[in-house]
Amino acid sequence: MMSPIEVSVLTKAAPSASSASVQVDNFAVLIDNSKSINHLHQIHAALLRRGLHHHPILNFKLQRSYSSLGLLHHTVTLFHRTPAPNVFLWSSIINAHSHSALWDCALSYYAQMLAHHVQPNAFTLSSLLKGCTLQPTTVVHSHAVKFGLSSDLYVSTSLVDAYARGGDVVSAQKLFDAMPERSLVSLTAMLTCYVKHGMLREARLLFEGMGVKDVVCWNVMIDGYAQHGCPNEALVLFREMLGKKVRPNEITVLAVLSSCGQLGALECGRWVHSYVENSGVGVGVRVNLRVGTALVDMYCKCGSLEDARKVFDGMVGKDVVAWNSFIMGYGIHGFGDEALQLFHEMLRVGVRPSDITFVAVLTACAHAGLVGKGWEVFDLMKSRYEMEPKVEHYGCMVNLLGRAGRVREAYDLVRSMEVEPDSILWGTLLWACRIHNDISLGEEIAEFLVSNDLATSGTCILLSNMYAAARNWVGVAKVRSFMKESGVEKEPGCSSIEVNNRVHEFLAGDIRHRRSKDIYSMLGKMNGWLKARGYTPKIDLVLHDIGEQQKEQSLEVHSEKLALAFGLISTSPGTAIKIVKNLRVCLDCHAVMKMMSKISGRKIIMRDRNRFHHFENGSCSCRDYW
DNA sequence: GTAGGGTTAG
Repeated sequence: MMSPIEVSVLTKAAPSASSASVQVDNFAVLIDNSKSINHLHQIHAALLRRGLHHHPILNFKLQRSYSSLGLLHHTVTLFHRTPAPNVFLWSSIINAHSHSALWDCALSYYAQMLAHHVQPNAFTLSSLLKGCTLQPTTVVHSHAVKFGLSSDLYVSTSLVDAYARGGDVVSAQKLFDAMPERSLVSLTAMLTCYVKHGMLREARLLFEGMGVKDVVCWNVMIDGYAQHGCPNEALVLFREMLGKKVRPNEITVLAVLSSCGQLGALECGRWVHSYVENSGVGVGVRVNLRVGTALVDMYCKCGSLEDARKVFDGMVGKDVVAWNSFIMGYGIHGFGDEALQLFHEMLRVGVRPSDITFVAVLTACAHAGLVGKGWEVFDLMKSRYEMEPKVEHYGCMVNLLGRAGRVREAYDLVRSMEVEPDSILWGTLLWACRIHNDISLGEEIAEFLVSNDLATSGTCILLSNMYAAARNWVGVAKVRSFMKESGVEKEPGCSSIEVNNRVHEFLAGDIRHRRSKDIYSMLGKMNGWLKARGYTPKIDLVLHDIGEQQKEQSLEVHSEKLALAFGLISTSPGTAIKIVKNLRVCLDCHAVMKMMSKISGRKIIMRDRNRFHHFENGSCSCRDYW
């Protein structure tokens, strides 16, 4: 419905007694308030009837409104019909293209503007910088200096942002340090720069020094932690944000859910879920697709497929990302058939799979040992969807074949593929060699890795474990000295467990925990129970060249065992214990978890780097392959 | 009459 003023402005045939400037003002208001394309077309028609379309302000506003409604081509047409556009119109057309991610066009309009001898102002440059890569940024920077705009707050903020995006932290820092004044936005631009480059200490220092903090800078800091392997810090900061009464938005929620997923913090994830539903953040008519997908992912990673299913079934208009998360969820839990079923359902409803879909389906096949199905899907990817398999897809196939004991076949596949193998793929193949005791192939691969400078701590330790299992101590010593010489360090194993909404982290031999004494006393009891049932520690897994007794002790304090001991003393009898480990679970710990699930009568659900293990009554859902 | 910082599955 049109308002009375609109009716009068749009329908009056001739200007009334009111002055022309009042009419222009009225049109300006109408354009600014127009919310639909139709509406804007009506106003545009009225302007044409009155010959007002060349009025500089109305023409400008019309162009801006068309582009903000997504009709860039209308804006472009009007722009090209404007004789001698002024700096406002040039800035606006540049901004319109920047907003549509048409960076090259924006740059080309800028070049044309200069060719027409129109001098840019601060608005022009900040619009232009939005999408500049490093090379044009340096050029625009020099223009800013030339036109005396380099100390403008908006221009310098945009420059900091542009250098940061281009990866030139030094220039970004230099500009930032030289800024005569800084706004919240410029501080956030620098904060983003630090975070993007993993400089979390610098970021935190800057963040703490910021007097006023809005939701954007909280998001940058929280997401920074979430994306750089510090999900616990992200959650702590999120709680602090709530305490400061800053209202989170959808972006906050996405970062926090990702953190919960990484930590396997189910209680915390559930809390965020109910927060989402009660606060209306990220909720349209129902939970929106992105938040929904993040919830599905979180629930899968926290071990609750039931909750993931509930969210997934309630989502409308599921896209490929949503399907992928759930397929992957089933996969890492070892439910291959369910993952395949989901995949076929997705194809049936007409969603086109992406390359990540195939990673998810093949991962699921690998974890469930579905060799035939895996090959079918791998072929389908090439034949029906005409996708070239990437190294990740080959990695899945190697995992699949390796698990099935077809290590040589896996090796042949690697040698026949056209893409360059990466260290993850080599690690997968080595893992298969280790599981199936193919030492000669393992050595061959390891030598290749060492001579090509591809050896990582993971591959070195696998090889050392293989030698140790074969009682080849010379081999073990060789690997050990290689690691020492080349500075390859073992990534420390870390296990975490969520109790009472807090995540507790343990490293091997950790004594920092408040209840450390109780934990070690439980550990002692566990060892008594285990030994009474005939458990012998798998000491050949220990890398170090130390005495047998010390090897036993070093195994006993593995991080996952500490987490289990803490779980046993701090949760109610009969409840499931959920542990998350950053590396793959070690063979000895896996055996201990199996036995302890029987001894304690508890379900133990452990997520390692690779997949979920559900330990129950003495056995594991992975059927001893992982 | 105009502009700058945060967004996704392995």
